[in-house]
Amino acid sequence: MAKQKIRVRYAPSPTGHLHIGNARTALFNYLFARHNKGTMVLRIEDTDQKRNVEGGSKSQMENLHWLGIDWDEGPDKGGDFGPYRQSERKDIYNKYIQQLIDEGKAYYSYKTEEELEAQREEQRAMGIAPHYTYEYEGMTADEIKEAQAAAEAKGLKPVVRIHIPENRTYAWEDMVKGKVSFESDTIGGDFVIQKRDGMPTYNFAVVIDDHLMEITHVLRGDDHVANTPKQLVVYEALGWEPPKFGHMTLIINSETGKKLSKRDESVLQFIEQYRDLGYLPDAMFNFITLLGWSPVGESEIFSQRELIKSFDPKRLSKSPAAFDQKKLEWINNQYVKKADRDLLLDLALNNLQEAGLVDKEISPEKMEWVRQLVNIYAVQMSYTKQIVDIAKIFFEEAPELSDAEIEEIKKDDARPVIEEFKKQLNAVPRFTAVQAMNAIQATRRETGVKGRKLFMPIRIAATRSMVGPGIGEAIELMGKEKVNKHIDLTLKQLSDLGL
RNA sequence: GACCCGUUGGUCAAGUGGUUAAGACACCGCCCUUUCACGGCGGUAACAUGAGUUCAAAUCUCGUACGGGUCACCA
Repeated sequence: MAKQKIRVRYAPSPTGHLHIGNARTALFNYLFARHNKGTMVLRIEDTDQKRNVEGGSKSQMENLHWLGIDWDEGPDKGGDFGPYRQSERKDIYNKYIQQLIDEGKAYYSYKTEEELEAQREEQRAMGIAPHYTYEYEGMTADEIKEAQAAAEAKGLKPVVRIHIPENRTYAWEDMVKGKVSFESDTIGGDFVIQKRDGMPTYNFAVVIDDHLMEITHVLRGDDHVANTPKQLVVYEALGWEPPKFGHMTLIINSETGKKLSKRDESVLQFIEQYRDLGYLPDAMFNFITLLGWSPVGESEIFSQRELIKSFDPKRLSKSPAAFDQKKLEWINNQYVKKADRDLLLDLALNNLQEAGLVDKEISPEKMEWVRQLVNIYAVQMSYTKQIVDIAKIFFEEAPELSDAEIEEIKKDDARPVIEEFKKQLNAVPRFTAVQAMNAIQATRRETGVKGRKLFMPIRIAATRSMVGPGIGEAIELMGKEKVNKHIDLTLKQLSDLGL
């Protein structure tokens, strides 16, 4: 038997920017599709008019593309199963809703939201699960018609609810969780499939679309587990075969242990924010893959190609994935070190300009200077915007010394070393990295001081920091005037300390 | 409250009945570099808990504790 062609989908609602959790859902679906040479569908779930955000779907698509995710069918690409926006599929949904009503599997409900809320409140107070109870209980067909006519006469508009069969077990073999099952009486009662505004609800539309679009596997977040039995009810009512489901665990904040909430500001959660900080798309792709999934070997750095090749949903984790900012930084640094230097320059220059450290209009000389700056800091940047902080000694007039730095220059040999170095450096024909190192050699010969005791005072006096790039490069890039100023300032500080 | 799910080092995370219980991040040490960083090597450190099944349990079963998710005319 020929293997069925795999079709998966990523179905965001356009309520805002691309969230890290949604990006992960998209990513795993993408990996699954590409690994199996299947089809990736992008569908926009915009059935809630109130929540749709202007430009939301465009922003989502842009950020997906930035991450390196593409799709074969979607609102922007077309395909044989369109339209790919739920708001344009109303006629399709209505047809099936009507069918269910005609077959007696769905019905008009006139309960108002206020009534239902009051009922739920009461149930909660009694300690039982809030649920809808059938409003026409015990009534004959004629009585139901009468009740409905009466409601209509009062000007009430109905929603459509689907009947949930009694005493049934809805179970499925979940791709990540294994067997999961729900009893039909725990689903929450007959649920709405068509809202008062005529739009279908999520749990209904998703079934119609997945079926009609011939989706074979649904990989989504754990928060959909409780929706699955509802969807199975719809599949059953329509006589359709459900796809395979896989529910990925949520991403939690490792600090709080809670689900990443959009209101939690201790973690940046939108792809765009990382993009702005100068994170690299391949690194983000790599990192997100490790959120709730683990590769076979020992390495954790993978190209997109390798990930497509090795992706296996069996390795999706059952316990929640913690978002580890430190690890992200480490991974990104791995990519930064290998990144094309022109690309890094672009990103870092932008970060420096945004921070007001470099003019928007930039001369070729200054550009070259920034290029050098980026080069010498590339190995230690986690992301390019970091350069704004770690290279600040290059932009400040007279950087302050920390306590630890002052301790260093208070040590015995510091002052003579600094003075000798100043002499040697200014005797040098050209103020280059090589010559700076030569001046340090000469200082060592003259003073007899070596190692850390030689380098640290020089580093601090010249750059006003005990950390930084290679000292030769730092001095060359900082320039003669500034280095001399720094040294004089440092010497004066020592004098003030009576040393 | 009900229903679903989870719990391995400081943090992430492999591991599906017999392992010296991987690896990564962080941390510490050593090496490299006459400094800083990068890199290399090494180290500390873990199966939530109580029963049960079994010759044998991190792995299977049940209870407890803790954590999470869901209970909409949102998706």
